[in-house]
This record gives sequence, structure tokens and C-alpha cells, in this order.
Amino acid sequence: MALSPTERAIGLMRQSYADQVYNHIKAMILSGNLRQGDKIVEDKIAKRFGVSRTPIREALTRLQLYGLVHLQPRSYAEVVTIDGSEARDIADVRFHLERMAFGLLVERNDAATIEPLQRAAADARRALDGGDRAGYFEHDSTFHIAAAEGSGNGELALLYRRFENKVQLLRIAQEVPIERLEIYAQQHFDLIDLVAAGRGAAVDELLNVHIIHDLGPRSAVASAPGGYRTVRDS
Amino acid sequence: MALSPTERAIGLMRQSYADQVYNHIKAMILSGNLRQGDKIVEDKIAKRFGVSRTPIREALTRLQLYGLVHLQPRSYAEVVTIDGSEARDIADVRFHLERMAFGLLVERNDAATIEPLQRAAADARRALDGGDRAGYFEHDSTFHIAAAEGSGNGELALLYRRFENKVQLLRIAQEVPIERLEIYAQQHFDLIDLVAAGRGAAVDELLNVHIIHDLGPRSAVASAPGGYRTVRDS
DNA sequence: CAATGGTATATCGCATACTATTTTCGGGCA
DNA sequence: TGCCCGAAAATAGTATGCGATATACCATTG
Repeated sequence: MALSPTERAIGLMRQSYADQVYNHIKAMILSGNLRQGDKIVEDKIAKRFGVSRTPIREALTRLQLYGLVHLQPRSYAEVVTIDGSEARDIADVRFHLERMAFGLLVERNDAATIEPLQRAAADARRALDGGDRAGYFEHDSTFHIAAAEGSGNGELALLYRRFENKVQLLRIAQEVPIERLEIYAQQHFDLIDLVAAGRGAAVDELLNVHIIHDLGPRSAVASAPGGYRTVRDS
Repeated sequence: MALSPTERAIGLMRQSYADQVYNHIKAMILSGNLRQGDKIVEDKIAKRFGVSRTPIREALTRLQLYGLVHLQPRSYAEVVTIDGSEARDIADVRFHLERMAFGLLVERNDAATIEPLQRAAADARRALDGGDRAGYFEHDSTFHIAAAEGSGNGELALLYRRFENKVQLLRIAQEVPIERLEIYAQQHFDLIDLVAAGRGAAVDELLNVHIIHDLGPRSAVASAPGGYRTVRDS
């Protein structure tokens, strides 16, 4: 954790300890190394990282506000637990945020903007083919974040990037079977195609399928004639 | 700031110093006591409140994550500045979040759920009549937060409550003329009526007017026949 | 006079130590 | 045996101090 003498000498402390700890704990949670409900004790983490509790507390504060840990006052912190009802709520909110993002993408109709999505979708596909489940999740996230970023609305991008933490936590916890991941991976490409074709209604419909999937329909989008039917129908 | 001996004795420290400081600074920003771009120095605030810098830092971290202050590493913090482009982005995101919330409200069609909205709308109207501008903003916030809460989606409520901080900051900065506030106050009642009448499309349309108003149309909702025309047309 | 460099000051990042509260756990009692 | 209570341990909340970095100001030079 401590910086190398060289880094110190050059003055290259790009990230504060709090940043580093934040990233590390977040990675531990999102990789499944820390599981839902696991106890997080400041002093233990501090000793583990070889820093004092001060930066740890700052990192935990951030993790709390991003919805990844629950801080019980005067007591210890826990990795948040997401039950079925919350899962549906999260998916629902996510659908609406992404619908906004993709709507703006369709409006923009800019090939350069969707290039990052293309790349992320391809990376996800490759990871899945290689049996790299964690890698797939990573690129899946990247895909959707790229959509938010590409929307051109900075606030949406900010909001989505934060919200996405919880989505990722959900992905880990749900233990989705590999066959479903295959479907998701394909849908990414389909989404890109529909965006490129400017078929906004079809995009909405596919997004609903992609995000809400089998959690039970709560925000179903009315099926439009000529909407999304099967893969590569554009 | 320090607790009274009685409070200490009874053990009534419900809020940590960090909480209290957070609420206080937030109130200062949202009341216009601290203006956009104002410098915030930890030590000064610490002395002002009679506590150490530690809880101040925690409060500032939270304010940063809520988008109210900008923390420059190794330098001082500032109240965030929102330029025109960001303002439009915020309004745009807000519209989509509220559309989701009100959509769920229409689905629910529950009188008890919209009762808090009714009350907030009435309070806002009263404040405005009394010339209490700050009070109006307060109740305006309450109205929209109540909508998010009433949606039944806890994640949406959480997200919206956080996001609303920035919206409030925007309200302060924009210095909207009083005549426009009159219009907003009326639209709150109109929204309630449309929700009660189950006219979802009209709600969307009015929300767009209410939120995007004169920032320039970016997320215009297509006018539906029988949509929102004038106040109390239901 | 403008630009550049250097020094002083302001301010934050983190470590350490102390305090207050919560949790845990074991022993006494019904 | 189960439950309650109290003491001890665990843990977070806050204060203080030091060191590091950024900012501001002034002198020097072209």
C-alpha cells in the first residue's frame, strides 16, 4: 500500500489512501470476495492495508453513499444485502435510466459515440467464450456505462455510474446461469444495431427484456408493431 | 453545537457531529447562505462549530458525493457551480426520474399515497402567498420527494432524494421570478388531479412543462390528444 | 512591464490517542 | 433450562498533531 520511494520522490501520489482503499474494497465486494452481509471492521481493514483508520473511514463513507455497504452508527459496517423486492426495484430504476440514455443515443445517431459500446460488447462476448465470468460482468458494466456516457448528458452519466455499483452487486448475487449470459451478450449487439437503425421503440422494448428479464414484469413497455422480435431482425 | 449536559446524561446523541455539520452546511448552501463557488475551509468551519476537523471532513465527503461541493485534493473545497449546460442536463434527468415516479403513482391509483403530495402542494401555495420564497422551495422539494417516496420503489426514492439536492441548488441559483413560482404551485395541484384521474399521458406532458419549462426543450414528450391543455381541465 | 522562479503561507491527508457507545459473554437467579 | 443483568471486550466517533502539497505573493530578470 505504501508508495515506493521513487513515487514519493517524484511526487506521483495520484491517488490518496482513501481512494485506493475505496477501490480495493469495492473490487472485493464486486468480485464476490466480500459477500452480502459480511462484517466490515475499520480496524481490521486498516491493519490489513497498513494505514490508519482515517482513510478507511473515508472510503467506507463513500461506499455507503454508493449503496454498497451499510454503516450502522456506533456499530460495525456490513456489505449491503439485496432482497428480491429491492432487486426488482433496482432493475426497474435501471430500466428507466437506460431508456433515457439509449433514447439520447438514438437521437444523436452518431457512429463514433456507439463505438465504445461496440467494443465493450465484443469484449464481453470474448470473455464469455473464454469462460471468464467475472470478465464478462466487467465488460457488461462497461457497455451500459458507455451508453450513459455517450448520451451526452453528464448528469445522467454520473448518476448511472454510481447506480451501476449496486447493479453489479446484484449481478454477483443472482448467480445467473451461463446460458442467460449468452443471451445478454447477444442482446448487446442487437441493441447497437437497433440504435444505429434509429428504431427507438424497438430499443425500449429490447432494453426492457434485457434488464427486467425474469424478475417479473413491472415496467413492461407496450409491444409496438414492428418492435423487437428476434435477434438480428433489423 | 456542543450537546447540553442533559442530552449527554440521557444519552440522547441521536446525531453525530458529522451529521449535524452535514445538515447545517447543506442548509447553508440550499438557503443561499453559501453561494456557488464559495470557498469552504475545513479549519474555519471546525472552529465555527467548535468541533475538530474530523467530523467536518466526513460531512464534506458526503456533501461532495451528493454533488453539492467540489473537493479539490490537497486544496480547499468549493460549493459547486452549475452552468447552463449542466442545468439542462439536471432538468432532463429529473424529468425522467419523475416520469417514472408519477407513472407508478398513476398505476397505484391510491388516494392515501397522494395525500402527502396534496399537503405539500398546499403548504407551498401558502408559503408563496405569504411571500416566503425559501419556504416555497422547501415545500416544492417535499412535493416531488413525496412523489418518489409514494411510487413504492425504494431505490427510486433513494436516488431521487439524493439527486434532489442538486435540483434545490439549481432552484436557488436560477432566481426564478415569482410569477413563475405561482405557475409551478398551481401545476402541483394539476398534477395531483391528473394522477387521480389516471391520465398518465397528460401527467407526462405536464411534468415536462413543469420541469423542463424554459430551459429549452430537449426531452419533449409528444403531445397526446386530450393531453394537458390548461389548469383544471380534468 | 511581463514572465519566471522561489519562498512563505494556507490547507489538506493521515497517524495516533482518547472517549463513548454498542456488543458480547458469562454468571446468578427464577 | 432459560433469562436477565453486569462487566469486559469490541468498535466506532472525535480530538490533536505532524508532515506533505497546493496556492499566493513577492522578488528577480529579460
